[in-house]
Amino acid sequence: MHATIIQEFKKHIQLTVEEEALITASFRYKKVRRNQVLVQPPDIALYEHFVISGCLVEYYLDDNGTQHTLSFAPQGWWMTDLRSFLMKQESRYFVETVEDSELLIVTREQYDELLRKIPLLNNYFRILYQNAIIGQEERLLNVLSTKVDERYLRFLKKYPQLENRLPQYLIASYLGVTPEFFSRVKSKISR
Amino acid sequence: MHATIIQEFKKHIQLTVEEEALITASFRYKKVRRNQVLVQPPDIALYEHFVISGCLVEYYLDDNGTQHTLSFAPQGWWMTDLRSFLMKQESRYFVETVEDSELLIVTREQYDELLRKIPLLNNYFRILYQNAIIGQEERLLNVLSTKVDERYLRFLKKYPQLENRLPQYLIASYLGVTPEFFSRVKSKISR
DNA sequence: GCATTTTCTTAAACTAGATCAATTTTCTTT
DNA sequence: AAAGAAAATTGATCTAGTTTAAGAAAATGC
Repeated sequence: MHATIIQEFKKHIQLTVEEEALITASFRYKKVRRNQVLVQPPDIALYEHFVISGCLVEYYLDDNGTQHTLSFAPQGWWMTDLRSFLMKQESRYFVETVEDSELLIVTREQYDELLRKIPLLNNYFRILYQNAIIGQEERLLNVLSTKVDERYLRFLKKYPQLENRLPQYLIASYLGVTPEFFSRVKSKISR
Repeated sequence: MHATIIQEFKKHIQLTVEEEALITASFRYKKVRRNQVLVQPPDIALYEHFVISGCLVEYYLDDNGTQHTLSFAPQGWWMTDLRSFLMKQESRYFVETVEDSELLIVTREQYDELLRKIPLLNNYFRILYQNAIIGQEERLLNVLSTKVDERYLRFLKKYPQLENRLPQYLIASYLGVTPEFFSRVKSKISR
């Protein structure tokens, strides 16, 4: 059950058997069915979620009720409202399951304790966050510099697995356009 | 000269005198006048830059020759083409001075060695990158969910010092609009 | 201090994408 | 399998932001 997350850590750092046991003991397994809210603003995000299977989405709900998708977390990804989780401030972003999902979750206290007991984890998370920054820069740039049709094609290339698992309005929201306009873009592209 | 960067590290971690000396020895002081290119695609980004004074900008130049600003780095900030610096791949973003600037720079080898010799630095950089992610999420959200006038007002609030130090076309590029349109927005707001 | 380049402004025509509204298709639930 | 709800399509109209162009203002170099 915890094998995937141990594998994930081992991508970047080495772990002793004791450390693996400690990690296993700290992460709680949680099975959640689709469309469940995991973080609901303004509640404080209590957990960092690691996705074993399924998919999560993080989005902002603006004053008009429009949903703006920040990111998706398929298998092997982490997700939470990071600012809320780390600083124990009110969350601003929803986190939800878009499919039945299996998660490993950890509280802030457990997270701190793990970093204290296994200092190498700082190394793992440093690298994880570095990569997240690089990915985010690219995403921002896409929004700033390209039209929707181009953005959609890049999305398809980057997440070929996700295309058929996500409702279309969520992809539209991720690309930063209305479902109506996205529908037109798709039909134009397919012709 | 290296006092600022030591102070910066000490915001998040403790350092011994020896460690401070090691850091001082690893970062090279560099004075650069304005409008100098520090990273030029597709050259590999050789340094991570810490800004003592002045200001840097990171931007992407698209195929039409349009400049898309990803971020600014005033005093106390770090900047480089992170992907290029870390993975030794071809850079994609320009890094330039927008003012005469004083920098402390470190090569990839020195950076790795520092992290090896002072493991706590992993902790510092983990926190630094966490905060960068939180900031970037916010920026992405602004672009996705608000109109330019609103974005501009938020920019003013967030970087009151920068407003008068940057040419207007750079701010426009940061906000994701043309200089022409930005000029209109400004005059509309001031009335 | 004058000339040249760069930046900023204003205006008119244009386009990517939004909004509103109605219809069809697909997914859920029983 | 039927009914209801949610998601996707299509069309008409509207708007935020672009493009092109030309002139005015600032900044820079000599």
